[in-house]
Amino acid sequence: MIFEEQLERWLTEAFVQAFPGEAVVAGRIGVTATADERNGDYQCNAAMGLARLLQMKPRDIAERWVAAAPKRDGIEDVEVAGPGFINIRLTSTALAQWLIVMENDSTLGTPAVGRGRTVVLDYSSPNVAKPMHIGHIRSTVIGNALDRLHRFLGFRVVADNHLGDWGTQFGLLIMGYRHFRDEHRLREQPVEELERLYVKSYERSRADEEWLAAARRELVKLQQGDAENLALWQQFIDLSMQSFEPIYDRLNVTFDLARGESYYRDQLGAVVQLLRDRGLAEESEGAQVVRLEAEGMPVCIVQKSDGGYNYATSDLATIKQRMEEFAPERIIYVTDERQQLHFKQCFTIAHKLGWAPSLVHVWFGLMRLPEGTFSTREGNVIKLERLLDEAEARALKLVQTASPDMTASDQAAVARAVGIGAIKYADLSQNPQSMITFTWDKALAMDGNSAPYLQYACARINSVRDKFRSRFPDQDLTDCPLVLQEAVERRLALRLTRFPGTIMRAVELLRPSILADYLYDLAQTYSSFYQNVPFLKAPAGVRESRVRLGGLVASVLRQGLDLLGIETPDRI
RNA sequence: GUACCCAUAGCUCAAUUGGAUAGAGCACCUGACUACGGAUCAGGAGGUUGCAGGUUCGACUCCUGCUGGGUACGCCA
Repeated sequence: MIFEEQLERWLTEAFVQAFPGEAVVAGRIGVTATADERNGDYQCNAAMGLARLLQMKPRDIAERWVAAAPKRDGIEDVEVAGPGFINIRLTSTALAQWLIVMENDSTLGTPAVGRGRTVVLDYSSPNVAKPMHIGHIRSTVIGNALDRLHRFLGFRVVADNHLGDWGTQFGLLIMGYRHFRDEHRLREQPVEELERLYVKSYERSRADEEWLAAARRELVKLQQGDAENLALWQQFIDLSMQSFEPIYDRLNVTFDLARGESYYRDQLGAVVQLLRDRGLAEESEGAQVVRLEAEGMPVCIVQKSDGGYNYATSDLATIKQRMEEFAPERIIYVTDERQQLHFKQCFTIAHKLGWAPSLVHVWFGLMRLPEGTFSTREGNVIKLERLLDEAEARALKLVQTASPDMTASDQAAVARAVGIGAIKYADLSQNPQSMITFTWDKALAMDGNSAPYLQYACARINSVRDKFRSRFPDQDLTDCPLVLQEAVERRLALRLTRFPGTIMRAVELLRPSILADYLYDLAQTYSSFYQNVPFLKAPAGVRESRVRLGGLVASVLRQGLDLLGIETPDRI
């Protein structure tokens, strides 16, 4: 049970004491961290919400409530304030005890609430035959953080890269490949060449109906299993995967599965049949559609009039397969906002079919350039590879000036962690549901609220720790009590205790930014601590306590950054 | 036309899902001791939360109507 839950249980007991007949509401009593430390450490706002139910003034409820509270170790002070806030101040001893619990726990006090539960995470999902560009980074980075957060809570996670590897574009691509390919370019930059071939073929198809018809024929051949086209298609996939791998590698992202849409292609007919059998799908203008007017949505086409299948069908087949194979309680999709309607339709149909998993779409706003939308046609696409290169190059310059004595290979490793971390953090530290205008300076910020700020805080802690060890080699810190005397020490301890609750909230709301905000706040508090009190020159006792506290901050920062997919080098 | 999303300091974003005096970073202005890493810290200035109503003890948050921007909407994925 985490710290907040202990307080909630205590308040609930008190409430039952004070209002014996009203136990019904006891489940809804929660505490939150105070925004302003003058109001204590935690606050409970339940009294105001209960005023109507209890027919009493909130202030009176709170006072009676507090008066009935049983004695409890660890609580310094409880008081009623304002309209009926209950403010709780903890003793330093209680904070210190909880810190020691965290210190001795491999998950820093976070309970394994996900044990025995399964979630499927569908994220990244780039299209075959197109290079990954900056528009792909958000799904990849947010999805991966959700993946890590769930695993940390003990969930079994099935991370699936649902590649766009099937569909009508392959007819055009095959035509482009046959007629326009440049062998040299194909060897040097295969995916860029494939994209060029597709674009060229697409443009030709708009002016040349015969070309378009030929592309359709190639697509039909592919779908019917024509050996030659199948081999070409497989080659496109292989080339694309080879180009994605180094990027995933640099981003430190791994999947359990990479099942593209093609994986489900033999199940699509059965899905449409199922929808017909259940009376959900019907014929309309030669196509099979599911009507969703009653749900306030437009119709969803599940089979085209030419017999081909759509995206919705594919996603339904995917849900079915995942249910049967993994029995997840939840499937989470991380994509951009344009797919909101699509998923709403899919989820609605899945529910109509009685499918059990909770289906959640975590969406994020599109990325744009200051000059407007980017598009392949206009050639203003920024490739992901270039973004990562640029980030590492900028970080390397910083490392070289800050740590000139480091070996070149260490500098490169640190630059990688700092540069990639900066990019990931830029995406993870904000609520994703707004459009992002990409600028180099924003994506690669290395000061203020940024990953390097957090990494820097860790490096300073490590440095203090090492100096302490060399000066006091025999001192075992775990034997030294934590003393939380200074206001900033207490503040820091309080922040630390909030780690488990923060993780749980981030997972509950599927928002890694909650964790990022917390880590930044913690690092800021630490930096203030670091800058304003002495460590190694402090008196014995206080000195050990401070170094030990710093160690715990480092553990939390390192763990938290790891959950965001960001590395923490020992020095930067 | 219909639906969904967004709008907070000059800029980029927070605000514990209805809580206390709306907080950070960037940029700007002042300061910081050989001491442990200045990628930092202490402070200053910067706000009618797009507009108008409503709901209640209490609204950036919920409801209604506007304005401006984005996205999607029967044979793409």
